Amino acid sequence: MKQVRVRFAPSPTGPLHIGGVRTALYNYLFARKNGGTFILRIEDTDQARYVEGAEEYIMESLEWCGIVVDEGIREGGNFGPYRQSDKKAIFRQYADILVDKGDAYYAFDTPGQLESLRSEAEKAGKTFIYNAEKRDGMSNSLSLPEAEWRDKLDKGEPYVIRYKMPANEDISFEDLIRGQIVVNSSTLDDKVLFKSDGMPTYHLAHIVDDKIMEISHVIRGEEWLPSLPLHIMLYRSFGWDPPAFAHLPLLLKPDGKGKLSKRDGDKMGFPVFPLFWPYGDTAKGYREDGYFPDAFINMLALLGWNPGTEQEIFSMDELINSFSIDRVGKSGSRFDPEKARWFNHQYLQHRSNTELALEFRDLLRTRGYHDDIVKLEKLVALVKERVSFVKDIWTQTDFFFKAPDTYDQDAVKKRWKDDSPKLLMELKLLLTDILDFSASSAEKAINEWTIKNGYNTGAIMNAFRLVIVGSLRGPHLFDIIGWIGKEETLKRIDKGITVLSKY
RNA sequence: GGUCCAUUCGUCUAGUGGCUAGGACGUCAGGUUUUCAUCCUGGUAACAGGGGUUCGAUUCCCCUAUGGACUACCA
Repeated sequence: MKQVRVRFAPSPTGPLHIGGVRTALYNYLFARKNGGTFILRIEDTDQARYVEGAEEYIMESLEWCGIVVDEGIREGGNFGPYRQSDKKAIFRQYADILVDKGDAYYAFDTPGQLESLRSEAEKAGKTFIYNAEKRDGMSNSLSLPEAEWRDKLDKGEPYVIRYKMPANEDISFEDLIRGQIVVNSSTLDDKVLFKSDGMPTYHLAHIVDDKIMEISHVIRGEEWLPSLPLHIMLYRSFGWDPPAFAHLPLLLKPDGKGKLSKRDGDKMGFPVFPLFWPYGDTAKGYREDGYFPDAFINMLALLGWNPGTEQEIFSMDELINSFSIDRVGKSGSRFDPEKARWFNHQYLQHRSNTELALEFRDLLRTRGYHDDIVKLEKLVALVKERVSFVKDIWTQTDFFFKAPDTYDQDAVKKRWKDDSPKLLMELKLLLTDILDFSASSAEKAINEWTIKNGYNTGAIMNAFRLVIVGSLRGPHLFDIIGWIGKEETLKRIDKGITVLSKY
């Protein structure tokens, strides 16, 4: 196989959708697996849709995901410029080559004229197609006398350059994922290659750019499949060998049907973008929602691809190692937020307590609590396995930092008995006398005390938990009191007895 | 409407003519946990339908249905 060079080529029109991230990921995995080069190219040939900040967002997103760009705007490279608007003149030259060859032509029809032809056709239940059948009736350098269209050109009338699609020809091509596909050119139209604003359209620009950049494999979304016949024809007209193509299946919304969109995320409460999008109509991101980038990537990689083994957890290196295009599925995948959560849980379990404690400390600070990192590490160890996100640590440990101000009613009803105050008073005296107030010594002392007096362990422990936590939840109770310390424990017993005895 | 693509448990998927159709998430049940969660064990659940081809089809072919993408001087 020739030198592998692949590109991810988004247009900077807004935040990068996770479908786009997956396309980038598969390109990246393919490049790394085959010792190739991963290129980031910005396709900004639509000046009207350009959005400030989108380029940076794209680069930052890839960086967060751990997708390393080899050639691009920031990285440089020998095949630049990597932003298409910086190559306007070059694209124009290639459009001219096609016109000179007779495979493309100038067209002067205005957008308004085309629009009315389309709506007329629609009224008649048909579709207007600018093709071999229709182009003679339109205003272009094929239908008009040469003197006339040259005159238009000289006078500076706006025009576009269209591809001259053959009238009736079977175009056959191969997709790495879908196999052979044949389309007849009669169903295709004379696509605009070069716009009146001096910019190429996607169709022309990406063909030329892929050629200049020596792209070996085009791995892109399924939405491009219908225009692949045109692209194949362009390669033919230029006399170039086309690269290999792989069209990735779409990412579908979790419920119902259709392509995953920003609206689905808003509606169902999960992000559709990797990072928070801070401009205009803002959108939340996986990073800010507390997902780990490696968990996010792991989840995304398995949406539409699988290695054929039963392995679920993959590091980026493992993904690179096992990736291959022919194990990419053909059908669209529905995105499942629940599974994304599960992946994060798995990854959190493998994070070190120190790392988690550091992250949790920042979060704690925003709530006005402080503790040294060693103590927080101990706390993290106590609740780690019950959480999926760092932010969950707080909801599992809030009572470590503050005494309960309310007591769960159902729990009180079930566990607060008439003799609870008396038992807890006894317990308090017992704890007061313990010098080494650690989880283990407190546990030992209390166990001996209950056995000696023949008390019901369950009744005591549940009432005890109630005054310490405020409800029936949380880690091993002795770990809790060991962490909050003797003084706080005694205070909470007092408070609990006072408040709950009034019930 | 036209063109193209797709179709295995609720979801992600394995499977390439002969299997009790496997795994993961979810869900349900039991166990562990003197609480809750975690965790462990087990269960539930699928080849869209109809024709072929074949000794035999989830697997190959055709049709239907359903879903999706595209159908701009957007990418």
